This record gives sequence, C-alpha cells and structure tokens, in this order.
Amino acid sequence: MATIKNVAKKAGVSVATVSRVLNNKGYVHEDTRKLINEAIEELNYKPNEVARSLYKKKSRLIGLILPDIRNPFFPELSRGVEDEMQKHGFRLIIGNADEKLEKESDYIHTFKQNNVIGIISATNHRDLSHYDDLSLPVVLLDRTSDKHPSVSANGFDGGRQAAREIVRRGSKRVTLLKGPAELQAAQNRFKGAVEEMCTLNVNFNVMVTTSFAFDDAEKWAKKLFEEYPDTDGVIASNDVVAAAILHEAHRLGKSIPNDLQIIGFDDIPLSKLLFPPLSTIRQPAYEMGREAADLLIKLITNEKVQEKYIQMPVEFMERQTTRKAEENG
Amino acid sequence: MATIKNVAKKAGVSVATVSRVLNNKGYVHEDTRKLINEAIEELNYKPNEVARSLYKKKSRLIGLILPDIRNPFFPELSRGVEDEMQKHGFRLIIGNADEKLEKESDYIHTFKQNNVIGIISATNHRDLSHYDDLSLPVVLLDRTSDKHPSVSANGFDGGRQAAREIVRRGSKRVTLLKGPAELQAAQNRFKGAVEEMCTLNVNFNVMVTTSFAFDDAEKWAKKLFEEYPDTDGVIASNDVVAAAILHEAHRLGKSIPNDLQIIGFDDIPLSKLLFPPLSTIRQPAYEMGREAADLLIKLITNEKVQEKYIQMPVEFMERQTTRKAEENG
DNA sequence: TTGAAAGCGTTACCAC
DNA sequence: GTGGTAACGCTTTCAA
Repeated sequence: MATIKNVAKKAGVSVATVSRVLNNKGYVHEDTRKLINEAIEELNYKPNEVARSLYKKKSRLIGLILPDIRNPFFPELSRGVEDEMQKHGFRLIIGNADEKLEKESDYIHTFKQNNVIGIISATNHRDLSHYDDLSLPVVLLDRTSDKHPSVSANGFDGGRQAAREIVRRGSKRVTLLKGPAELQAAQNRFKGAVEEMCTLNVNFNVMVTTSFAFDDAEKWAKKLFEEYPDTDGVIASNDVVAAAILHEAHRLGKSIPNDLQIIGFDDIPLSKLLFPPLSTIRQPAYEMGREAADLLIKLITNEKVQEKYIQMPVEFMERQTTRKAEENG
Repeated sequence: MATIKNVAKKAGVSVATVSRVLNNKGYVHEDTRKLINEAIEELNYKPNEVARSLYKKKSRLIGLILPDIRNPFFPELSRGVEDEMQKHGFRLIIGNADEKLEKESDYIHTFKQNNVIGIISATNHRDLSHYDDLSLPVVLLDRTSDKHPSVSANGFDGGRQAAREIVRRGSKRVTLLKGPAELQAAQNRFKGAVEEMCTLNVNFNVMVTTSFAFDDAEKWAKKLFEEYPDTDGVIASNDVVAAAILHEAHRLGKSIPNDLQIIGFDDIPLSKLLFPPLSTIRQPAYEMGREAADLLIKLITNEKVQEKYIQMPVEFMERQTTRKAEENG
C-alpha cells in the first residue's frame, strides 16, 4: 500500500503539500497539483483512514445498533440508514444487541474505540444512560427520549387507526396484544388502540406478549386462541405476530376475515404475500432509516435542525384479513 | 477520553509498561501491574483501537458484503457471522452491494482503508478480480470459487431433492424457475433440478427469472401462470419467489397442494407461517454464517484449516405445499 | 523489570 | 506556495 510519503517522493514535494491537495486546503500551485495527482494515480494511492482518524479523532464510520436484524422490520430500516449514509461517504458498523444491555454497551464501546462519528440506536432499553456521556451525536430510531433526537413512527395513532378500523369492520370481541413492556414502540401502539377502543365504547381483551421473535410468535398465537377462543378480531403488535396468528387461525379452521379479522403492524414486505394478504398499519421503515441518517449527518456537520424529534405518519393498509367497511363508515 | 499517558502518569510508570500489561506481553512486576490496573480502573481507560490499528496495520474489524439484507435469507447469514465474530472480539462493517460492482468495490475499498482484518463476501459477481490483490483473507459465503475459501450450501443436491420430491408426490407438469444467471447459488439449484428431472425421465418447463427482489417476485408469479397455466408443480429458486407464486395461485383460485405443488428454497423464517406452510429446501443459513466466520478467523490466525471449501448439507422440509408421498416412495 | 524513543500515516501549524 | 515538524495514541525494540 502506497503512503503519502511515497506520493511526496514521486512528485518531488513534501508530504505537507500532498496533504494539501488531498484535502483541498491551503494554496498549492496548479502545476504542483497536477504533478501530485499524477503520482497519486500512478501509485494508486488511497489515504489511510485509520491515520486520518487517529489525528482527527473522527472516522467516517457510524455505529448502528439494532435489536435484531432477523426481525424483518429492521432490514428495511437499516437499508434506509445505509443508503443515506453511503451518499455522504459514511459507512456502518452494525451491532445486534438482542435486547441485552451488555451487548449494547459492548457495541457502544466498540464504536467509541473506533472513533465513530455518530450513533444511531434502535434498541429498546428504557435506560439510556450509556448514551449520555458519550460526547457523540446520537439519534434514536424507532423510539424516543427527551434526551436525544429521534425518528419514530406515530405508533399511538397507528394503534388508534387499527382499533377504529377493526371495530368499524364489525369485530365485536377484539383482542389487543400488548407487546413487550420495555418496547416503547409496542406500548404506544397498544395505548393508542386502548384509547380508541375506550372512545368507541366497546369491550376488548388484552393479551400480554413479551417478545417479537419468530419462535415465540407461534406460542402467543396458540395461547391467544386458548384464552380467547371466541375472539373475532385481533390487533397484533407487529406483522410477525400477526402472521403467526393467521397461521394458527388457519390451523384451527377459522375463516379469515369472516370469523376473525387481523390487523398487524409494520407492513413488512412479506405481509402482502400472506394468505389472505395481511391488513396492517404501515410504518415507513426505509424512510425512517433515511431520516435518522439525515438527522445524524446534520448533527455531525452542525447544521441547524428544525426538528429534533421526527415523527413519521403511519397508514392503514387495507388488505384481506379485514372485511370491507360497512357503508356508514 | 483517557489515554495511555494518563494511565502511565497516574500509576507513576512509563507508557511502555502500561502497554505491556495491556497486552500481557513481556515482564512486569506484580505490584506494578496492580498499580496500573488500578489506574486503568479509576480512569475508566479503554485503549484506542484506531491508534492500535495504525501501528499494527490490523484492526479488529471485518468486512461483510451482502447482496441485500432485505432478502430474508441474509439476516440469518449475517447474524451467524456476527455472533461468531463477537465471540472473538471482532466487529463487522456491513455493506449491501445491490449486485452493483461499483458499490462492491467501494466497500472493499473502505474495508482496506479501515484496516479490516479479513473479508466475508456473499455477492454474486462472477468476476472476483477485485478480491485478488487484497493481501487480506477473503472467505466467500453462499458462493464458491477456486481462488478463495468458501462456505456454501449444496444447492445442486437441493435442486435434485426438490425435483425428486415434487415428482414422487405426483406433479406431472413441473415448471422449474431458473433464477438470475449470474447467481451461482441459484444456478446450482437449477442444474440439480434439471439433472434429476432428466434422470427421472419426466418432462418439465423452464421459466427464467432474473431477480430475487420482493417486487419482482410478484411479476414472475403472474408470468408463470400466463405462460404455463396448466403447470401442477413449481420448483422456485427461493422462498420469496415461492411465496409470491403461492400468493398468485391463491388469487387464481388454485387449491394448494392439490392443483399445484410448490417447493421453495432457503427455509426463511416466515415460510412456515405461509398458508399453506411452504415445503422447501432448507439451507442452514445461520450455521453457514458461523462457519464462514470460523474459517476466516482460522485464516487470520494462521491456524491450519483442513477444509477450505465447506459445503453444508441441505434438507427437504416437508410442509403443506406438497402432497403426501405415495406409498412406493 | 522498566523506560526512552522510533514509528505507524496523516494533518496542521509555523516558517520561509 | 511550500516544507519541516509536532502531534494523534499506541506498540515494540533496545538499552539500562
């Protein structure tokens, strides 16, 4: 690997001058610049990011913490982040925290040690103290806090919409799944649904679920029908759980959406391929990722940001696990 | 951030000695060691990876190139890699190449610039020349080449199994989907299926598909039934495409598996939640990721590796898009 | 058993 | 316009 010294030598100048052309900083004669550029070309020289980072105490890396990329919602999010970061020349170190505080701290630690220039975190822990004394810009994604800028979807509204839609489409014995308690996003959805159900003055059941993992989803689905065999409408805390419920409902011979309506949350790519295609509350995951990246970049470059707490709208995707709305709306 | 100098000062020793205890190298008196460890503790000192990396020309980062994390097969793979790397203290820079050679090169470039210690690549390009003069260990994942160690699944055998199963379960007018031509893994599956069909001496159709993306999958599904409306068995190139076909078949009112059998490939987590649950050829994605990580680590540490070309077995997952096998097997 | 100092590749200050 | 050089935080020789 060629270094700046080699380039300097080849061009017959000092490293200082080479550095100047590299960074487009300070004066350098047009002829010298050309000479240097030729040398760079010939040697196929690429500046060493590590050396740069050491001196400047800033790399071009940013840290991204996810709960678990295997949840299909997160690949979308993370591509949004990556694509936007890419445009600005930043790269990602990604860590899956698995809702383990220790892993999360480990990754943050790694980020610091590698001079990342900022962090985007989509984890679930209530306790964000490990982000406090970081002296690094942090953007929260898919969650909020008053201590850090954030990008999230309007889960509360999503919950309301889900409740409204399922009721107006005729479910009488609705069951709300209350996702993991520590998962702010899930709780907002849940609260929104509860509030709307109360406003609408209709009864409902609540079933507590404590994870979003695929394997657990099936367990919740079974439990749901054991505990509330006569439920005719389910508002799930995300699409994976909704898919599992749909699956279990088929197994029990229920007719969807006639016997049972289901509304999910997220709108993961596969949800439209389910049978019947899943009605769900769409979160604009990819765009959320991009917004978070944008926000972080603005923070990094000290641009003014008008809005530090970005909330994206959600949208009811009518598909076929819900019935047609009755005429009166 | 505390530096080694601060620690040295606090402990009343030189940085050299601190470095020695940090790296457990060379002699250092037990008392001094204790002193230094206390100082480290008190200052909450963490060595700067960047400085280390600059000197040693090796970081603790490894580069992972994926085609697109949104394809549900890859989150599994990448978690396998990440978890295994984690155990050994390595972290991942992840890049999605989107099958664009330029992005791939960009990422490789970034990896080099950041002194990654090795690369795992799961991309599709035939041309691997950009991996050649890297002077870095490279492990290919989900593909092979005689120039680099690799971990892949036995797609050929998978194709054969799929063909065998679909025929013995009674499909007479099988359609084979031939995935993207540049995608080695897809071609192996296809070839295996073709060979088995020939061995079994049964007719079949071939439909060419040129991508694995969600949005395209629906297109292929529609096209399939336009071109081969009477097909009664489909071997799809992966589960996403299979899901789309299943979806389209429902739309057309076909009864699965009676009118049509479908076999996918990958066994993504959602495939068992489809309706009917998807019969598929399982690739052990997570384990493949781990194996690749293991192999790379061995390469890095110059451990002897017995097998540089690891091929993992695949397995037919009988679910309900295929009929029961007839008695004679 | 310990310390001084060179060096990793870069940037930025200060002279010239 | 340009060059010399200290500095970034660490590891490793070499000498003591």
